Amino acid sequence: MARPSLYPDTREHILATGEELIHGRSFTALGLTELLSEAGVPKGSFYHYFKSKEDFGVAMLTRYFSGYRERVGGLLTDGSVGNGRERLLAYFQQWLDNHARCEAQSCLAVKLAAEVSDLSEPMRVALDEGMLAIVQRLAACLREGQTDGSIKPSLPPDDTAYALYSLWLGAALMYKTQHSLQPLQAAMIHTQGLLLPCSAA
Amino acid sequence: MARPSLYPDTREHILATGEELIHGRSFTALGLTELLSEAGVPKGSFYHYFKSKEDFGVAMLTRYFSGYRERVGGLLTDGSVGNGRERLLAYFQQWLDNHARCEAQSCLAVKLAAEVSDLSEPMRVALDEGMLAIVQRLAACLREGQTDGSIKPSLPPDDTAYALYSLWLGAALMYKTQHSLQPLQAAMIHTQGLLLPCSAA
DNA sequence: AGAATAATAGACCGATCGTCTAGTTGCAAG
DNA sequence: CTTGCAACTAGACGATCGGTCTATTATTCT
Repeated sequence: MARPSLYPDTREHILATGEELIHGRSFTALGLTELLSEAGVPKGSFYHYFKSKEDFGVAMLTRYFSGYRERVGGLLTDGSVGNGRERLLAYFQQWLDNHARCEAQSCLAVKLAAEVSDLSEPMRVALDEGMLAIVQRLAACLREGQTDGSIKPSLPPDDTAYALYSLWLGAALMYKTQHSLQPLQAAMIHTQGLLLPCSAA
Repeated sequence: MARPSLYPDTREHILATGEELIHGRSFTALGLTELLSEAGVPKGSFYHYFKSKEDFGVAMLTRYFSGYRERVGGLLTDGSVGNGRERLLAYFQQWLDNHARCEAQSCLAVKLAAEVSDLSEPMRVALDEGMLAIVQRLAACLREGQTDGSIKPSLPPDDTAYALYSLWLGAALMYKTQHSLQPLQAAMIHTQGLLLPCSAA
């Protein structure tokens, strides 16, 4: 081919650096200069790999959700440990643990959704698709739980999946403003109550 | 005194304009030049009324939440129409209706929480206080509902208030990415299910 | 060896950012 | 009518923004 890359995969390295930095500032406030100096990549390279900052943003979101599905999607998949109910609870427990462990970390959906939806249509779509996939995974897991008898069949799976995901998105958002686990713990208590059999069919 | 103001209250006028504009862009992306030209206020005046953009941001948030409490807090207050359960449902129904009516409108908490929490500590605090006040109002309303018998007493009021508010925050966030009422409608269905008596004490 | 090309390098562009200071304006007291 | 002074404003400031451009470097294929 040609000249060797600075890194095994420079494009990937820029995206990873962006994902790290974005937790601390908004997408608009994340300057290319800062991003590239942090990544140790010259500016000329950026526009070799991305046609614009927006294009970079889309790629970062796509990459993030793809990685998220790999890391966390397995937890929810049928055939993994436990029944449907246990898998859902494990998923949300991990969500809580992530925040308890490291303060800065938060999911990109929470961090960027509000800003990016108004800023860039392509980025909005990338976000939407990524989030929708999670909701669908949750809905599937709810159905599996209803089949295996661990989740009461009266819950509408799709609406409940939306509600659960919304609940945890909002709790993560409040965690950011409050710097306290209380919203997330309340979400966990509520989730446990919802997924517990309630005698009502 | 001295020279008369351009508007009866120029500072207030700038804040109101900011609140309008912020729905369409992030706080970082909202430039002072744009804000002031939209408001019809000369640029030089800005630092007469605010000591910095951050100071303006804090004032905008404080003003917003103060107005929000006036407009919407009454709906939740004891002594208003209906029992506790009906008042809560009316509050969230209005939340849904607001989104159904006008696409652009969304609450400032949803729009700014993620961005501002990392950007500015004073703005984060303003946001936190405003949101906390709403959660406390919800919790009070839950307690009132438990007293008047319209809400089942097994629900922990504080955690449930957090969960309800998180749920609707998250649903509003997803509304922004999805451009669809589905998340909000799912939140409403879930809320109705939660506030319905369930025989389980 | 030489052509082709992928990637790096960073100076540079106009626009816009938030901020600041020097200045003008208009009313009130003398 | 003047002067004092606070309220307000005009516009410049340096920094930084996203983006472009030309040049150079290192590699592979012919």
